[in-house]
This record gives sequence, structure tokens and C-alpha cells, in this order.
Amino acid sequence: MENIDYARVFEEIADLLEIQGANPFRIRAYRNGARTIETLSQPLESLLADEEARLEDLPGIGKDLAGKIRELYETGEVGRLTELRQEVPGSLVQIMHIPGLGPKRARQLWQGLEITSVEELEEAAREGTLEGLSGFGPTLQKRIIRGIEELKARAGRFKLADADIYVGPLLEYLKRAEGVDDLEVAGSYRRRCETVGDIDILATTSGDSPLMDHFVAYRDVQEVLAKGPTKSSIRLKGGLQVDLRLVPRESYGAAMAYFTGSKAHNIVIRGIGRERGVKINEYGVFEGERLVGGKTEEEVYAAIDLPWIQPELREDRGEFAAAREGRLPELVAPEDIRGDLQMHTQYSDGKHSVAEMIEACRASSYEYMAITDHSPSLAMTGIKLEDFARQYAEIDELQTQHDDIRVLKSAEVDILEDGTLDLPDDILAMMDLVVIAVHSKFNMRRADMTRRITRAMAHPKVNILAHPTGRLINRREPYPVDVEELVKVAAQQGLMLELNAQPDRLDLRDFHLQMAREAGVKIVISTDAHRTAELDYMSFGVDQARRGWLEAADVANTYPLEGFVELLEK
DNA sequence: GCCGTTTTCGGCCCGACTGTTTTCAGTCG
Repeated sequence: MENIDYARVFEEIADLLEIQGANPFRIRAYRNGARTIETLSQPLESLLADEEARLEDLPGIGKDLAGKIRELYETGEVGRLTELRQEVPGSLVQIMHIPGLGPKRARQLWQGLEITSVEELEEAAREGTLEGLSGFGPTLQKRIIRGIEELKARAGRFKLADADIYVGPLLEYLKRAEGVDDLEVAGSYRRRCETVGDIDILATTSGDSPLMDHFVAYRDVQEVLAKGPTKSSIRLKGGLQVDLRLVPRESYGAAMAYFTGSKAHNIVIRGIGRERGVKINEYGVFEGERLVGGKTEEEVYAAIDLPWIQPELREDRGEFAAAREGRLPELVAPEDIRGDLQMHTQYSDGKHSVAEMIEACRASSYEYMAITDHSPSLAMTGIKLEDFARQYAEIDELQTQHDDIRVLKSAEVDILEDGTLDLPDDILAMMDLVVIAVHSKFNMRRADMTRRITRAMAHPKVNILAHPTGRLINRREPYPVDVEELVKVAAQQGLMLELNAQPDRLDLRDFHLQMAREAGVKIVISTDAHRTAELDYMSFGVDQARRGWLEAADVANTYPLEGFVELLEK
């Protein structure tokens, strides 16, 4: 099992304890433990195998949680969780994750109306039988129905970052099977979509390879859904479905193109093929019955007189015209990134100190970085007003110790309801750059929200608008806002827009990035790291940027320090 | 349930806001 699977067990225990009304600090201890495991830089199971390593040395893991980790490792389950599931219907956990509902209301539904599943809840909400429960007014009922609809729409889809956790080790395992030649993931995973439904792996083998047997024998298989000589399907313990297809070598490129998609992209390919008198399918390129290509993807595209198109662009969003006209973008790559422009420290809600964040950025060979703690209006999370001078003095002091990285003084300044900024001008004046963002009052009307943000963007000190739509993948819709207008204002005022690389934000969306690029607005890809390990989220930001057609020149933090600083001047 | 320059039990991050009520649960970061 992967670390995330261990973390999920602790999260589930925490959820069930919460419904039971257990001690909140005990609940938090489980969540802290889950967090520690999830952000561990090495596989928990390699620690477990290491005699020397002590789980109890991990932060937030004591004797009890360490015991439960070992129990899960050795037996595949945790007794306490099994007990809890008997005491509290496990399906209440799903109910608890519907926006507007929490542990108390989940328990209320269960004990008051014997509702234990999302289906029962939906029926009750639609029939209005929730009225009888105190606290369940008409607004909340509507919210519940909407929440359930959103839940269904995303059912079974994994965030790319979560899928990544499973795919790496699985591929490594599969490559160890005898006779495996090619092995690659296709599908939305290869296109680096923000979420993936399942994982499609294609392979070619030589001789009598045991690949399919090897595949279904993987240690993390929950269920073998199908097994045949050319296609097998498994469900992993984490719930992710993986299909493995064995294809003939001469069809590998055609199959790769076909299974990478998108569907819309493939339809265009086949259509152009038909115009030119060739048939293109997952087995190859055919003239009549004769196979004339398809060993590589290049051959497929060549059959319709086009250059190979990057998977991230294959959405039928202009890539065919660009390919025809020789103006496919040269997409930004992880190694182009020279700095990270949003991160938090212990001064606000970050886990690590300024010094630790600097060390981590130096380890990434960045040339520059910005410390952007939350402004004070975020209750108990934001940095205290009087701490800015102290933090900036600390940065100055640390800066004297390093000439290989420039530490920019900044803050993630909250945009208040009226579009003013949450910090006075004398504090803003101390900063090298100013990042602004919305963190509260999401339910404004679209026009009002747009005006609120553009007013904040008009402040002369502002450089970057962070996570411009506020959406959380699978959890929260974007607040209503006119992104086109934000892009226009950014272009007019020489502001940059952030592409937030947190795997559950990836905000802006790919098509917004394309829009910004066309308007000449520079994008910064920032991790918004709240701990050193999260600086690695940069790669997900780069994936998203590539889906948005961005080249290095479109991304401000690919510029050398001097060039980046010039971009700050408006 | 974890943690500790407190070694043994008390502290652990919480305040404003919203929808619903009339005292509270859930949501933000």
C-alpha cells in the first residue's frame, strides 16, 4: 500500500470518531498523523522494513498510531477501524463530506431519520422530509441537493496528484516482468488532466511474457475485474482502476494515440484521415486493408501530414490548426522554473520556518523565491501586523548568508469584501512584490466579485493575483467571477496571474491560461507551499501550464532574477 | 492521541461569518 492509503485509514478513523463525538484532540491527532504520512518523502513501507527506523520519531506519530500502522502493514486492516465501522455506519463518512454537512449533522440524520447513505439523503432532501430535523432549513436542503449532484458528477475521479502516487510504483513493478519492451500510460493521465477516471497502460512484449499474470499479482490489487491475454483490469486498494493492454509492436503508436485521446482529438484525426483516403484506428493506419503506419505516434500524425502533437494539447482546442501552420507551442518544462513565488511559513499557517523554506528552495536550485504569509484578516492564521518588520529583518539576515538565492519579501494579502487590501500602504511599501487573493465571502454576485477583485488589482503595489477563481477540485466550485475581465485588467495594468500548483487548486484552469497567453498576460506558477515537501507540487503546476499552451516565455518564474524583477515594474 | 529544557498530566489555533435559530454547527484560511 502507498502512504496515502495509510493516511486514508487514519482519516476514516478520525471521521468516524468525529461522528461519535469523540475528544476533538484525539480526532486531530489522527488527522495530524494522516498528514505526516501523506507528506512523507519516502514510502512508509520501506521504513517499516527497516529495523533501525522508528515510526515513533515521525512528528505526530506516537506509540498508538505507530502500532496501528504496523497492524495495517502486517494484517491489512486496523481492528479499531473495524470496530468503529460497526458502531457507526461507514457510509455516513460520505454524507459528512457533502458541503454544509459535518459530523454533527451526519449523526443527526442517522439517529433522527435513519439516513445512512447519500442516496437516502438525496431522496429525503428532495421529498422535503428533512424539515423535521432542527437546523435543516430550506437553504441547507437546497445546498445538500446541489452538493450531492456535484458529488455524483465527480464520482470515481482521482486528482492527478493522487493517481500519480499509485502509478509510479506500479509501472516500476510492471517493468520487472520478463519480456516487457514498451510500457507507457496513455489516457487522461498522459494528457495530464487535473483528474483521471482510470489508468490505461499500454505495453508490448517479446516472447512468452508473463506480464498479465504479473499484473494481476500486484501487491495492491483489491480486485481483478478482468483478465485476458491482451487486456486485464484491476482495482487497486485505493480504489483506482487500472487497465493494461498488450498491443502488437506494429500498432503501438496507433494504440497510444487512440488510448491517449482525447475523444474529440481522435475524431478529428480520423476525419482528416478519411479525407485523405486512409483509415486510422487503434490498430494502425490503413490504406484499404494494408497497414501503412502506426508503429509510432509520429507515423499516425505523419499520415495526416501533421507533426507529432504533445499529449497535453490533444483536446481539439486549436492544436490542429497550430500544427498545420507550424506554430505548435514549445511547452514550458519543469527544468525551466527558476523560482517559487508563493509559500507560507510559521509566521502564518506554514509548517516550516523561513530558514527551512529557503534551504528547501536552494535544494531545488531556485534563483529566487518569495515568502508570502497570509495577511492578518485571516483569523488566527494570518501573520500579525507587528510581525512583518520582524520577518523581513529575519529575511535580510538570512539573505546575508546566501548569495545563490534571492529571497523576496512579500505576503499573500487578502482582498476584503469591498476590494480594498488587508494591509496598510506602509507595510506594502516594505515588500518586493505583492500577491493578492480572495479567501472569504465567496458567495457574492458575479459582477460584484469581479468588481471587488479588479478594484484590488488596481492598487499600484499589486503584482500577482493568486488562485484567481478559488476553486478546489472535487470540493468547491469556483466563486462566480468573470475571468476574461480579470485577464483584461491584468493585461492593461501589467499584472501577473498565478497558476496555483496545489493539486486540489490548479487554479487557473487550462483554458484560462490559454486565454491569458493570448492576451499577453504573464503567468507565475507557484506552489503555495505550506511545508517544504509541498514545493514539489511545482511539477503539477507545470503540467497544467502545458495544458494551457504556455511556453517558458509566458511563465514569469522561468525568467532569470533580473528579468523577473523587471516584470514586477509596471 | 501526541507532546514535553514541565517525565506526567495538561494543553493542543480560533474568530468572523452564515444559515439557522433563539444557542449552535459548519466553513474559511
